[in-house]
Amino acid sequence: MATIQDVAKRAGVSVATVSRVLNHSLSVREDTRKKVQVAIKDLNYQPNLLGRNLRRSETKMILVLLPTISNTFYVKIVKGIEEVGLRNGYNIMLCDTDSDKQREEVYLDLLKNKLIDGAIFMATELSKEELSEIGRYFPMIQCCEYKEGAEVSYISIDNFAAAYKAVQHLIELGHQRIGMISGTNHCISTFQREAGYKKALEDAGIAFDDALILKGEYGFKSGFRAAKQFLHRDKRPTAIFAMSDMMAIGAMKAIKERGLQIPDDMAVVGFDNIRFSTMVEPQLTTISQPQYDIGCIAMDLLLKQMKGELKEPQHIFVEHELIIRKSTFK
Amino acid sequence: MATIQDVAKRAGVSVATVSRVLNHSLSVREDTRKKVQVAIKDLNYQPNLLGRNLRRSETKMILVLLPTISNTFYVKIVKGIEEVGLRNGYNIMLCDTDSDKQREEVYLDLLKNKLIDGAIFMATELSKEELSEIGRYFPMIQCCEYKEGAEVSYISIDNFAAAYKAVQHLIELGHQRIGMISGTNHCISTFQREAGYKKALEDAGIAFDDALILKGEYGFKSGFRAAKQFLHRDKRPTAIFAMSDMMAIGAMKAIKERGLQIPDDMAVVGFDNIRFSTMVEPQLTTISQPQYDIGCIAMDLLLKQMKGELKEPQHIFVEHELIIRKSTFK
DNA sequence: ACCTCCAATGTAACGGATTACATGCTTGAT
DNA sequence: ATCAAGCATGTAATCCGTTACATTGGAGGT
Repeated sequence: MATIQDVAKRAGVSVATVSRVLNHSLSVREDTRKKVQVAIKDLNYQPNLLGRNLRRSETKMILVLLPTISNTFYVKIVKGIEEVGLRNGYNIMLCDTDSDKQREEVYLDLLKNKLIDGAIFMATELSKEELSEIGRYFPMIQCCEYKEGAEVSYISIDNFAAAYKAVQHLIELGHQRIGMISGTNHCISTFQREAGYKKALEDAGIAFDDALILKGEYGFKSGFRAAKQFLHRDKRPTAIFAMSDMMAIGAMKAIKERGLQIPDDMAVVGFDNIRFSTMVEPQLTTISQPQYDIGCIAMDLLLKQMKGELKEPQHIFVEHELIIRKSTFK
Repeated sequence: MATIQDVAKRAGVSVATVSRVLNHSLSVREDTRKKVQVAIKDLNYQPNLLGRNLRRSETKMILVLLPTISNTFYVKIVKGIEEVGLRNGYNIMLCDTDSDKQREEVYLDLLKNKLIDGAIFMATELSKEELSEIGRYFPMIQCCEYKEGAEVSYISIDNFAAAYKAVQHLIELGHQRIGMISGTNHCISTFQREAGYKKALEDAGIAFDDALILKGEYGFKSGFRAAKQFLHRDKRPTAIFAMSDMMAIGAMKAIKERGLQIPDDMAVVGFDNIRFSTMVEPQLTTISQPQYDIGCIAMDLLLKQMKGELKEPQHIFVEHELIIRKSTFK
């Protein structure tokens, strides 16, 4: 592999001049530039970015940490991040942490070791103290999930309000016994959505019943199982609000297998508006998040932070939307 | 940020000794090692890997290029790649190329610029000449999709045999008019699967009918549309073989909307055995690939190539399996 | 006491680029 | 003709580790 030295020698100039040509510096005479470009082509020269990165102390690489790549919810967020990142000259790399703290730390070392310029967390197993500590020295943003109290910027929807709106919708349709399929994780979204659920009931004068909250792992099977439990009860709920579309779709399967009609016998609401939510029968009422925008804003925040334009951690909330489909209302 | 110099000064040793401690070199006296470790802790020192990478001319990073991250088919392959990669001290980064050649080239520059040590392509828009050219200088592997004739190793299933088996299964069930929902792309798998389909018909003495092959984009909508077209015909097929589970599921929706029964009125076979294929009603007959193993083998190959143990490009085929479910057979 | 040898450690070159500063040359003013 | 200014280019320091080679000091042999 040719180095900048080789190019300089071949073009009969100094390495500084070659570097100037490479970096589009202004003060290079046209014929010199030509000579250099010819030499570059002749030698099939590719700059070794390890050298440049060392000197500049930046890599123009951004890491996006995903708890899992199997959740299609992240797809559009990543697209948004990529859009803004690439437009600003950054390469976006994704990492699958598998919600494993060790894995997360391996990838975070890349940040600490300066191999990447910044990171966006879609969810993290780190404590708020650990996050604050790293966030003090390295650019990072939390996206969708976040740790309250960590001194790291985040962007998210208002999960409390979203859950409130979904439950309110069910109440308006006349439902009084509304089952919730919540999450076993300790994410803030889970906590806030449960709070929104409770508040909506309270505001409607419906007594809260602990037995109407079951927990799942956000996947199809969890939803299926939880719904089955609800269905076995004497006084089964007439509606189910699941914390993810996947769980909602699982629940729908259980309901249909039982020979019941959706939404007549039991209404179902999901969360996330994944593509599949329109592919099932009946189509699923759900909460939609502006994922693409969320991605764009997360990357914007990160860019600002890397430029040092963020003095204080920012907390941004974006709008959500209740999308009413046939699973609650004909 | 502390540098190795700072650590050396604080520990009262030379940078070489610090480096030896960092790299677990043998010839460091125990008490010296202790001193250095104390200094490292005191200064909260993290080696700046840009320096190391420049010197060693390696980054221990591997890139996996995905045409899209929304296809859950890749999930387990990535898990396999990660398993083997992490175990060997490599960080795995995923990139979403969006099947865009330009995007692909941006990420490939990272390889050319030595920012990553090797790459695994899940699919590429590059020509076989371009692949061969890059493959001559940089470690890379093709996984699942590949370009015939490119001098780059690959691992895949035998798509011809898999399609043959699926169609044979339908024929054995008595189907004579079998529609195929193929792909508009120019991937080798598409070509080979069409060939397998034709050969199975031929071997069964069924005349090939060009009108029974429609093309789609591998997504739900394509399958839905293609199936609709089939359903409108006077002599509609009695079975559909789709090149992806997503298309098969889309087709199932169209069939059900038409009021027809699966598999009685129309049988459906998919490809990939994604998780959703068991979540639909009826569950989908499909071709299963050992995705996890494929990922492991791909990474193994890459490791060998990076070590220079591969003289010739390798072509590896792994077993597939026809999984018979209710969408073809009660 | 002297020499050899080896383990432990230090010194400095090196990897490939960027860039502050130095230098030389051209140009235009006087 | 002389000089200042300014542009184009070159020189060399620098980024931060790694590592070949040099050096030191102590143990063991005679």
